[in-house]
Amino acid sequence: MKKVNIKALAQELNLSSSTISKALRDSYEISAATKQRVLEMAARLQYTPNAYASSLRGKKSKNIAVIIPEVADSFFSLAINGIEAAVKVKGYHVLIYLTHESFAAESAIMKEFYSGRVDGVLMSVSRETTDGQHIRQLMAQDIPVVFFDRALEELPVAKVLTDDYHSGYTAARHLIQNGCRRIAFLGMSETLSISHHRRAGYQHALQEYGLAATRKNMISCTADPAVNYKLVKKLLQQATPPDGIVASMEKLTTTVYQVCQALQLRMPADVKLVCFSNLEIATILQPSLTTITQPAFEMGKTAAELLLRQLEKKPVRQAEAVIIPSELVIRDSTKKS
Amino acid sequence: MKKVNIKALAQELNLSSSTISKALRDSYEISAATKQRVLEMAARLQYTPNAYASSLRGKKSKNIAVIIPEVADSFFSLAINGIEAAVKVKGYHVLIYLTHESFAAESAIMKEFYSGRVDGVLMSVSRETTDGQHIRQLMAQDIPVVFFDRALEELPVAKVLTDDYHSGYTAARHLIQNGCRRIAFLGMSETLSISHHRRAGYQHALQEYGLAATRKNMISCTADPAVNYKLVKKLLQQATPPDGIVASMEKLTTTVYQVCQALQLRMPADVKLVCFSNLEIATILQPSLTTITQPAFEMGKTAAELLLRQLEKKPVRQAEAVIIPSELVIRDSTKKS
DNA sequence: GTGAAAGCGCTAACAT
DNA sequence: ATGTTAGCGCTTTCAC
Repeated sequence: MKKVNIKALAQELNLSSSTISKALRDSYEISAATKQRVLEMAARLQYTPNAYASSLRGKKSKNIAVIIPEVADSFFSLAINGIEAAVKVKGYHVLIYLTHESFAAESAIMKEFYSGRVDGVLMSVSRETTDGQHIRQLMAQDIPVVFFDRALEELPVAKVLTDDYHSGYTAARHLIQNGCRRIAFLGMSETLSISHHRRAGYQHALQEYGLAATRKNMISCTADPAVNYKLVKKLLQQATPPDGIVASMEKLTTTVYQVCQALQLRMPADVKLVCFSNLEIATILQPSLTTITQPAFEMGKTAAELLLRQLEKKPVRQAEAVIIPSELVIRDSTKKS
Repeated sequence: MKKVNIKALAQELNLSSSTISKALRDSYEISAATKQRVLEMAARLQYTPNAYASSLRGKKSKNIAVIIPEVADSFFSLAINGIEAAVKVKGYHVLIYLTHESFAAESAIMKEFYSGRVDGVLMSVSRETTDGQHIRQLMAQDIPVVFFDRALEELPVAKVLTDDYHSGYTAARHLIQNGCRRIAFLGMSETLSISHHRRAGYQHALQEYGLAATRKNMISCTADPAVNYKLVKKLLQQATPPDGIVASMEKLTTTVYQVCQALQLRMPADVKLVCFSNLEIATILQPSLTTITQPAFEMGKTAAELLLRQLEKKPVRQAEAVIIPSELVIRDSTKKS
């Protein structure tokens, strides 16, 4: 099929390419009649503007990047839904990049963006990321970055977060109120701000109720399920094992249930569990799982909207942080005995 | 920050831009010494080629599109992992588009690609898609398309599928061998080839064992969980309800477990269940769920590799279909009573 | 209201 | 081995 570009339209209509271009962009300089003709011809010949030519000219690609640790995770996949919803109404396109929790991968990905392939970046940092040099450098190229969920707090960048501290607090308090006295916390890497905050909230709740938060009861999990399994098993095999668990990662749900089965621990009688999770199947687990459910879709959507506003050069208070609350959904895994 | 392009490098080194360009692309025309100097200067000034300029020039964007019905689905998110793995080693970028199972959305998305934004397309069609006009048109623009999982069979396009017919057969036979006599099938839209094949395989198994596949026991599910719940409930409230179920969609797992709980049906004693699913938590359900597990990662990876080969103009037998088998993973939901 | 011309950054054909 | 030139398709002054 012959490629139809502005020049082709111009020839067909005996007009100049600049007239065509202006007509297509609905310029006030062009008469209504001509616009009409141009639009009709464009439709008839199925003209589609070449994305690269306009990008090269105008220095904007209408592409945004989404950098996340992982797609196979209900939080991130829901967040992508939100991002996509916000972005498509403005005609932007979404590029997905996975870090697999590697800082090296994250830096490498962001280096690619110097080429101008994307106009802005939405990201959730990897668990290894503690330094923001790679992000700063990108911003120095006038490519705005917005964090969602996992942020590098010291950077002066817009962030969309949930109330991690409060959620950790709420989860722990809920367990305490339902009778738990020895409550464990399963975290991710301590360097990750969200994990840190959740744990701080948890510790606050314990303290408030005069309970001890012992080293032994605070685990930092790994990326390897087998290792996590051993860690959790050891935790629950202590002489006086915990009677409640706050798990700050969705991936740990499976692990905890498996260990309980293996050790013949009854939930919620022997041990109660609250998990940070967006899993739809929480309801059908036995017992059904009490969760801290994050507003994944809204967080993605809001982050995207914030980024788009920056791209449209609307005045955005730099470094604003939007907090969207999570929700404690009480089910049977924390039922009072 | 000043933007450093080829011209800037040329000035800095007192060379012409074409020499720079050639040196960067390691052309045989350029002396080793010059290459050296250029590379060093490029590194020092942090030169990054402008992606649009090369795309405009070379008519290739190094972008590929992935069109899927949904991300929040373990099959598709794992497939994306596979795609990403295959694509990043070749320096390609991944654009994600969601159809939300809408044919209109799917067509609209593909229209966008006339702009040359992507070099090729990987797709799983929506459940509404029966006509391939939009895909044909895109291919007419020399943008290759590869299907994975959900294909439009009549199109002469490379496809990466799993053995749906055989899996449906295997699932049903497994139920029969474990004592089921009245086996229901929960399908998606009948227009979807994969659903159709799975059901055909199921019917074949029943026939082989002299069992009836009644209309009442074959349900076509919807996109609305509430509706599905009612359909499944009705199915299981029949006078002589099924004693086995083959569910061809991951989303139905939750529904079936919920209905069983509500109706106080014991699994596997009263009814046994096999589900097409990649859910990691299948193991911790009560009872643990027997699944047909699809090779999601491999399918994504293979499809991407097929596409890349076409983009590199390697000779590809057009319209080849690669079949990667699924696996029956036997757990407790089908245990013999 | 319309058109001519320059240029975004890069590359490839064609000199030298 | 290096340089000159033209052009990918589009937009934007600036002229008419």
